[in-house]
Amino acid sequence: MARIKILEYLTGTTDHPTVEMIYSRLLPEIPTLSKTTVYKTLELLVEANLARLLHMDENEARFDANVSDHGHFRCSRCGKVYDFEADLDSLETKGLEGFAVAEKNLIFKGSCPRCRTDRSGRIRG
Amino acid sequence: MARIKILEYLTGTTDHPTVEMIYSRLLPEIPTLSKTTVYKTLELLVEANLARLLHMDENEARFDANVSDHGHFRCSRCGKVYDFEADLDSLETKGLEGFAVAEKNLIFKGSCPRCRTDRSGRIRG
DNA sequence: TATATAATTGTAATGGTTACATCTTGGTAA
DNA sequence: TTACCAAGATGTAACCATTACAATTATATA
Repeated sequence: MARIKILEYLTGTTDHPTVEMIYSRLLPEIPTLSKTTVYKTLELLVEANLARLLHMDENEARFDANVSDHGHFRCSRCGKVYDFEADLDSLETKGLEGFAVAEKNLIFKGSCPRCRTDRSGRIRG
Repeated sequence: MARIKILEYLTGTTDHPTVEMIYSRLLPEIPTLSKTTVYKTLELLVEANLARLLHMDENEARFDANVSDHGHFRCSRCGKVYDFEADLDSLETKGLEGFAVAEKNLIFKGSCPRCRTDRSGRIRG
């Protein structure tokens, strides 16, 4: 039950939520939900390749149900994480001869359009 | 003193060491060294753009004195982190119109040449 | 219904990191 | 030299995301 709700929520958002976000979001719906369940479920989803685990430069992990290869942009001011497309297949690399690449991660940082024009936001690093 | 030794060690290695690695490596040389100093110094180095903070899919941060844009490959079996060259400037992206990109991070995962031919290694995720 | 297995929960421990107060070092001026 | 100040370094304790573990609840199958 919790398992299905978590997957549903994850596939229905592009927010790249943290465990805390998922937990507090689903708590009203599932009052018995525990954080341990959220952790455990996400671990299973990642193993089953139904979700991707993202380590941005934060102390909290994020999760993404979009399993296809794409880039992530994290706004240093508002902290929001955006998806973007990147042609990683045709990226030229040197020094990976003999390596077996299983997963590619592309992370950009900077300021998102909203924060670039908004001077009022607090800088969150 | 500690500050200089830490920077020297970092610039002289391609191991992408963790705080623990730096600490235990320099302890014989600086018996009074504390981990707090290592943390603090690395924070300063990153702010001064003399080092880069790397968040691989681990629970420990890694540090790299190579500040230029390049990719990082982490072997899922032995845990070692390798550098590789990648032409990030000519990478085609879509969906970043209006974004100000300040930093680019490219992280690959898989098996390194040594681990691919070595069946004895323990899998470390 | 009974029973086995999977799913969920709660508590406590783990471990990297940070806050904070203290102590030491190095340089500068009188 | 001595006094003094600021930067550098240290140690302890707190913080917090995550994990381990044991116990409880739900689900399915015979």
